[in-house]
Amino acid sequence: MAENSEIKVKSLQKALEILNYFTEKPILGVTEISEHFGLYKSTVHNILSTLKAMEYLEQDEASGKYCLGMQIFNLSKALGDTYSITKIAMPYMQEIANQTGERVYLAVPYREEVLYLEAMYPADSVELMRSILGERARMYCTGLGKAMLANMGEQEIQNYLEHQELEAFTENSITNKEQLYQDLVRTRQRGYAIDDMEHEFGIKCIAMPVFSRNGSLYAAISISGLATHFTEKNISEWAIILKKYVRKIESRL
Amino acid sequence: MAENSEIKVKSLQKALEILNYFTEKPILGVTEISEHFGLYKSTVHNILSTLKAMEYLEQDEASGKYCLGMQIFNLSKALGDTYSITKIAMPYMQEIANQTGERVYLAVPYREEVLYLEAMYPADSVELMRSILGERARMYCTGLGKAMLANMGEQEIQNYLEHQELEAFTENSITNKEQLYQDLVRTRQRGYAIDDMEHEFGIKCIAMPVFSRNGSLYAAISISGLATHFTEKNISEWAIILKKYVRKIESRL
DNA sequence: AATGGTGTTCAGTAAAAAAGAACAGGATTA
DNA sequence: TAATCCTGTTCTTTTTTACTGAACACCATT
Repeated sequence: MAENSEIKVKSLQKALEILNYFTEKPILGVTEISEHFGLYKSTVHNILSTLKAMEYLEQDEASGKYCLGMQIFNLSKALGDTYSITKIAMPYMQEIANQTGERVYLAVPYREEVLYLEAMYPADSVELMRSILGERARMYCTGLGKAMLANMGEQEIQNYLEHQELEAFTENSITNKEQLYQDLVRTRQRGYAIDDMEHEFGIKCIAMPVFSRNGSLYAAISISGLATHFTEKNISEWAIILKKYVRKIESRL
Repeated sequence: MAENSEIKVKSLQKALEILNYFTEKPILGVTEISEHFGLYKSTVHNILSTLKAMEYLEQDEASGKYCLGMQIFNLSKALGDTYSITKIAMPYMQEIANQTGERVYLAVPYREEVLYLEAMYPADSVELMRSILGERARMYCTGLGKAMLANMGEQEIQNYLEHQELEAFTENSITNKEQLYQDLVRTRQRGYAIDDMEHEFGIKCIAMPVFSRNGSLYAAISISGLATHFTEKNISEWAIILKKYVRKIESRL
């Protein structure tokens, strides 16, 4: 099968670019959009009208401005069902967060990157919880990524090492391929990955792979927090907690 | 401002209808889509290519089939930020679910309907959790809806009663407008709404409104479960639990 | 080696989207 | 109270482009 992804329907491209603009500004008007894209107001109006009729956008009756509509919900729901692990894992993640007092993250491997699905904070946390769904990170410098990488096939690992540039995010980032490989070997033996401030200075993390029924790598879950919280004692305790809930999640996949 | 929502860009309509079809079937091919819509394969191919280039779809390299892409994540994230209450409420909802052993729902009023945002089950629940985001229900026959309705302006309530047809979902559904109004008065006095198998037979529910900082109705949260679990004692206990966590949520909105 | 199934390509032609100005209505200002 | 300046919307002509329809390339099964 050929892998071609050209733009062949220009009016569609235009409409989607306009739709994408709503991810930056939630409320937009015809004039603002036409100025931003250098399009005629009538053109923009036609596109917005159609998007509205298809319920991809809604229009405020008073101001005439547009915002994202309900059909986006339906699409995201359909996409979310692909990652049903989120729904299964959430209550367990909350438990882990409560028991450890740290943040808990869920992510899946996606095109050699870490794709975050969900984050859970301790119940008493006063932090603002903004959605992490869709965020991405490198594999080699995050606990989640290393937990995934370590449990992929040897061929995939070699492939990754070959063409992944190991850029330093902090002074602790692993930038040497042999060193990274050794870390992955240890990660696999240990059963969980350790991110020792490799992605963000002052933040440590332990991460465990989640396997699907057939034994293949499916996701990873991490406990992440201030480096000072990561004592020897805590790490070993948390690893046990993590293992316990990962098992529960795996049994329901 | 005029309220017009005609289809004016037909190629866009076609593309969005195709995109919507992915909410029914997560994986689709050119042939299947062209047969379903009665379009030429080349037409479908052009649209799919463009959607793929814009990352609204992804293509499996092996099979050539298409599925929803990452850009949907970004859109849903932008839409989700509009309803940030979900993120705030989730850990509390989990707590309520754990403490009561019942399911907990979060919804907002949307165009005189109940728009579900999130559901939480007890941590030990073995039920499959499928996403409820985007589901809708009538206001007059659900606990959530009655909790909302009771706390809207008198004018809005009268308006609702005037043109909402009270269709019976179960034999307990309220189909009389005067009766519904009295129920709303009692709901407001009581501080929470009771759904006595009015939407689904055998399922009861108590629901409490969530107010925003300025005192206006913002959402509602409900505890829902088998009718047999809803003893006098449980209801009064659960109402206290609900109130406690609704207060916490309101303080963080 | 032949068949039936994909997804993809490419021509001409028919259809529709864009240009560009004019319109309608509300809000602000004189 | 009237003029101005914003909106979003409408309309017709022209130009663009998306659709038709068949042929192609590829893979898997027969």
